[in-house]
Amino acid sequence: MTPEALERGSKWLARADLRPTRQRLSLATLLVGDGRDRHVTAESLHAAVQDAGDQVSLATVYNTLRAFCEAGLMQEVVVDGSRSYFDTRIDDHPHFFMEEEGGLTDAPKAVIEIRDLPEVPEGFEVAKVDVVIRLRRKGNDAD
Amino acid sequence: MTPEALERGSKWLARADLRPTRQRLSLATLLVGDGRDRHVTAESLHAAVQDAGDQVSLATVYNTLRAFCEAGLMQEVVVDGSRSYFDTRIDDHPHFFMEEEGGLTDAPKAVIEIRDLPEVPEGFEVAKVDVVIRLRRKGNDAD
DNA sequence: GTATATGCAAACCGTTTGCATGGCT
DNA sequence: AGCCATGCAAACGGTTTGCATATAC
Repeated sequence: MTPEALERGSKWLARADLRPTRQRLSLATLLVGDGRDRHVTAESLHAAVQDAGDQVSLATVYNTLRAFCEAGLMQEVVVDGSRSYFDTRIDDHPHFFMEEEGGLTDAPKAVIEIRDLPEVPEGFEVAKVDVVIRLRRKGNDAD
Repeated sequence: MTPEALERGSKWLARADLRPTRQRLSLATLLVGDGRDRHVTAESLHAAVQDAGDQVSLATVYNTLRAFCEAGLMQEVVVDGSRSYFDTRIDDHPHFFMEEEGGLTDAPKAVIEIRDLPEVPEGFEVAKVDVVIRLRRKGNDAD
């Protein structure tokens, strides 16, 4: 955990007026420390924390991820009924999902063109458009 | 449950070589009896069965929905981390999802144009593209 | 000092499973 | 008769919560 990474994590928290506790700093640093976007599950982030030599309880990881989402620092991505994924990139963009290994990555935004959205049911408006491109290993003809 | 509805349900099961048990017929009839596409959760289908005056255990509803999916009669749609949705329409098409009331409906297919899918990670191919248009009530500026 | 964050373990809830019973062919 | 489907209740797994303790401000 370099000083710059810590600095990034710290500023990220400050931006959302979240108190920089040890646990939040640890998670924030892992999430945005190198400036790259990250996709995690509560479990994977918890494991990453341990690998980094820190200790944060799993419950706190869950609560903190939820707090980060509510603060607008992250967004939840629904790709799998049995796990929640969280993305540090918060704009509306498509995802690649590798079902077999549970991996989630950003897809190039230009790939998908949403022309317009007519016929939205009366009284409703579009909140968000989720695009998930499910991938499988080549040659895996199963399914 | 009209005779035609029962007939439809029955043929639907036969198409997948699934034994026409009382429970399966009941579920199949509710799902495809009127020829319209349907989106259900295990719970909602279980409730519908009871409303129709039949009795099918919740476990059987779960198992049967899974069997219908494996047989290619339905497909699962992932829109909500806490619930599984099942769709009788099995082609690749976008969905409208009303988060607040948990409602899921088909969106007109032409709405979204997927130009092409370059940059798919090495060794993978596209299995499926899920598009979920999340709707909110108009005027509900929250979030 | 006060409000808020954390940790633990227990609760939670949708879903799955083991096993005994019952039904389809 | 044999195999498969069903039902029940218990197990399961990811997530949330209640409450006591610790920390930021």
